[in-house]
Amino acid sequence: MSIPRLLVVDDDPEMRSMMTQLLQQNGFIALPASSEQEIRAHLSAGRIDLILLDVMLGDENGIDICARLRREQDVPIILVSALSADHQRMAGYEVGADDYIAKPFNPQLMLARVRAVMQRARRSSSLAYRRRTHTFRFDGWVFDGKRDDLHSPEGYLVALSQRETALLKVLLANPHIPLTRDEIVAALDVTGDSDKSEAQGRAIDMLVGRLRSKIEANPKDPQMLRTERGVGYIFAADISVEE
Amino acid sequence: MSIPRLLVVDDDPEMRSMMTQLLQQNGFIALPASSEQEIRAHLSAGRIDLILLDVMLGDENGIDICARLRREQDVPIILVSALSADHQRMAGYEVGADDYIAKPFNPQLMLARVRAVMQRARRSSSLAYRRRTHTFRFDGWVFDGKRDDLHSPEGYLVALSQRETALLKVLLANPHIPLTRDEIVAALDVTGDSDKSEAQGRAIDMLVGRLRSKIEANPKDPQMLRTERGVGYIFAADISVEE
DNA sequence: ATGTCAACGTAACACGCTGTAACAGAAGTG
DNA sequence: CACTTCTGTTACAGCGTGTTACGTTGACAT
Repeated sequence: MSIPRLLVVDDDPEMRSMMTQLLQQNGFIALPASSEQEIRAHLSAGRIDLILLDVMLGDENGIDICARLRREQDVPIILVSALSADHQRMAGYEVGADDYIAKPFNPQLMLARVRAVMQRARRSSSLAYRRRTHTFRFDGWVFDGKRDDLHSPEGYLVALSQRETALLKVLLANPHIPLTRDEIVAALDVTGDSDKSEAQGRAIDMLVGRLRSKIEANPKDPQMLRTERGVGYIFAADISVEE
Repeated sequence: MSIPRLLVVDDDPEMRSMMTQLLQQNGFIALPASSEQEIRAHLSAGRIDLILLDVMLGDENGIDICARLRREQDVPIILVSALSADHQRMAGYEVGADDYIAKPFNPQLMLARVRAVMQRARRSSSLAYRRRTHTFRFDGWVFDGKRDDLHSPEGYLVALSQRETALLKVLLANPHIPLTRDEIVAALDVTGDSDKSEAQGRAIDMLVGRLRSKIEANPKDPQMLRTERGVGYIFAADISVEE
């Protein structure tokens, strides 16, 4: 892993240089900035591992900037502010900040919190965010998310119905996570009408059974699409994703 | 996405129930625990999304527990403590905690910080959620944690029910440690309803009996799954773990 | 030893959950 | 329209799991 590159955003030059110096002395690369425009320039120019963002930036507002950035990017953000009241902190967390540090702060503690957030981000980002149109492989099967069929380990092409395909996508997007019938219904329901979740009956069970009969070597003893008695279903195969 | 499952670890029953209630009322599943042993039982039995860990736990120490857990697992951990001095906070971050909340805390702010840590962790894919599925060997038996069966010393394949598998995992995670029925119930409990521990009756005894009948050469005189009269059960076989 | 009593093992039972065959609409296709 | 395919419903059988009841075991006091 290369040296972490941090963005220090503060409109007070003295504070800015104090923080960048502190970070540089502790093994980070610290890039100064003082406006949203500069932040965006840095983000598009090169890799940024974490942003230390002051809340009060003259005529700009760190909270709003954070909210906007979060909508577009996954970059870790730590808000820094002299506003330390609980409701102000909560506003920060609400717009997706990873931490909120009150000024004045203990430099060593700030470093520790920076490291903590980066550690968590690094562990998390090790796998790319999973989209449903990618190609999935599991247990010899190949599933191209764009098509309503999949390739068996033996090379046959197995046709799936529309609804079976949708179920498979839900399962592949939530591997190793037990899904209740309600959750599956909600995920399959494109309209958002949650009212009809009552009228589902045993439809999900049937759907699961039919998918099993197509992809399980022995549908009586399913290895991938398993039942969690009293809960729902869980996809228990190792999955790799491409593209 | 299924409901987040949190572990609330505190030795003060009042604080513990306050926190679990608060979390439950806000859409989380909160499982109470009060010792490292209980934490490990929960971790081995089911998915845990985040641990709220008190630092002062009677004779145990949350910092040490956090350090040990971090070495083995990737589960997000938030330390909670009345010790709020900077050097104490830093000790927490140093052992890999994701956040450090001082007691007393603002409930809403705590919720916000829990959400922030989980959000960051959740961008990860299944990796964080994937159960540890080691292969265990004991007394000639081979148990692949991914499957609901195990290989006998003679080479037969013995099928286990899901609940029997869960019990076996709890036992294997706590070898040579006597487990009370309550502890086993807590470890097996997936719902988070800690109230119904009363209504368990003799279910655990039956479960143990059924597992014995499958894996003990002479179920009348169990060698591995032994009874600790007046206490509970203890797994007394030598275990080796792989992978 | 012997009696007492609580803890434990387990057979028998009850109940709810799940798998699936059979059927019935619904929706497309010619 | 006839025909096929997909999808949800119903009914029933089988299985997993908790409860009860009763016999047995073990600890302890006398």
